Amino acid sequence: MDTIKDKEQEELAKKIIIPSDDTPRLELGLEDAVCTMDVAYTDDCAFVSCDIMRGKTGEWVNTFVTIHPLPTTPYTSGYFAYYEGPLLVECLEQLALELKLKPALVIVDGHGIAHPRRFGIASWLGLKLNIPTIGCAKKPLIKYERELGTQKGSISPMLLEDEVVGVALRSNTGVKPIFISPGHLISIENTIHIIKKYHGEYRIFEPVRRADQAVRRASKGESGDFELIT
DNA sequence: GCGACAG
DNA sequence: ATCTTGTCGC
Repeated sequence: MDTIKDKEQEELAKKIIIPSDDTPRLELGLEDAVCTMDVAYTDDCAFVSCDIMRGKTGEWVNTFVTIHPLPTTPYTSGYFAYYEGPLLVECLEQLALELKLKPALVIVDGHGIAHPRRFGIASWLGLKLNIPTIGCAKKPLIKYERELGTQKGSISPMLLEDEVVGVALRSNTGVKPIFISPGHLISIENTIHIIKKYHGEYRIFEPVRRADQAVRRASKGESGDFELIT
């Protein structure tokens, strides 16, 4: 527990904007980049990946990987953004500078508002950069309705004070669910729609799998379907 | 008190 | 997150 950071998260959470489900969905054109990010760590540095796909079609464009110093703040559950958030920002700033990349939407490996203080790393990043973000995690941080349908596509709400802040999604028949929630500037409905649309055939959201494999291989000095930015 | 705890 | 081989199943 960290009362100082708790207060900060609670204050910043007030600035988060989550449109209601009946508002129009995010319009993603052919030129709009949907970025999915992940990080891998070695003993002396961090590798950050930014997988890019065309918003309209979901077609994979490229996956970039940048290298950074290790975080100075230790990882603590509930305060993940303080640890990994700055790395995501550094990577995006570098790609903006060198590739003129401007994400229309960023999806991160972690939570959005489905967080004890409604301020997971996706919300932190969205507020910091003022862009729509979504959190896509493998484990829940708050309670959710356990009676989840066993079929692919089934969802059950993640609640916080009787309010739906995200959903547990059975991303494939017979597998454990994944947990998705909006981070900033996107509705719950739109979040579910986008994740389902681009999900793929495995438990883990396909773009996250690509981003994960890219940083994993890059951190081992291996090559793959990614471009290392130095 | 004990265990669990995004990545 | 990371340290790590083979093995069971679709």
